Amino acid sequence: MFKGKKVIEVSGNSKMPIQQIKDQLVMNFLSWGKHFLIVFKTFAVRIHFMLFGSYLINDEKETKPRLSLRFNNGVINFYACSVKFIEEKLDEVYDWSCDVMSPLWDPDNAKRKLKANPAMMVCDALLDQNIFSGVGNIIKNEVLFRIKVDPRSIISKMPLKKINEMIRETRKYCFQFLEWKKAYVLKKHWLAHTKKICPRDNVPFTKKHLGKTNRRTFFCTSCQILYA
DNA sequence: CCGGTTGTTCAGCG
DNA sequence: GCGCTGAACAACCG
Repeated sequence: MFKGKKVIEVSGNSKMPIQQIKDQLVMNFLSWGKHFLIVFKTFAVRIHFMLFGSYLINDEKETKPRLSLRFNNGVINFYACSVKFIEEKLDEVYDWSCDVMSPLWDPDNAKRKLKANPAMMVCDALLDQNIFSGVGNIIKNEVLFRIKVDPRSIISKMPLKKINEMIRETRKYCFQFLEWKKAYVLKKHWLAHTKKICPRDNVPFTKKHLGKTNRRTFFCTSCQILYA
């Protein structure tokens, strides 16, 4: 819709020098994991929606947009998001093969990166955007429950077969997540995230803040195996 | 009304 | 320079 179009007006409460965008042609829209990229000729604008961000096309909210781009055929408004400029070539900034949902996703590359981090806890590995770009905390909890792996497990102690299964199931679950999200039925399909009782063993889940980033982690010490 | 969070970055400290 | 912690951001839910 706006690809190839010229930005005729820029506004927003972003502290970045967004007026640079005025009169620029949109070359492309791309994504890398949780990053949404608006590509212009000599730079790109990186939008990260964080926890609460949103966007609207030809529509607006009560709150002021962080960034608003007007074209001759419509407008796009971004709210509560982080806006950054990328001056480097995108291929130098992004490893497209670690975007879990990209056609360029390379499971062997993920495996290599995991092997290079033998002491890592698996809950940190799944949240590492340089290994599994796009995976977040909900997906972390759900994938680990589905493959029956304790989040505190250490990468080097996990059987190669489990590593392979994790890489495979992570990508698969991300696509499933998107389908449920689009149908507004995501929450009801959670098996572990925010749950109190394990649906497999009917015992209480453990809830702990784990890993380098201390994120909420829900797991079952009965059916999820600890490799340590 | 308060506490918590699907996420990331940065300042400050040891 | 490092790793760690807490703050900041900001919208919505229970």
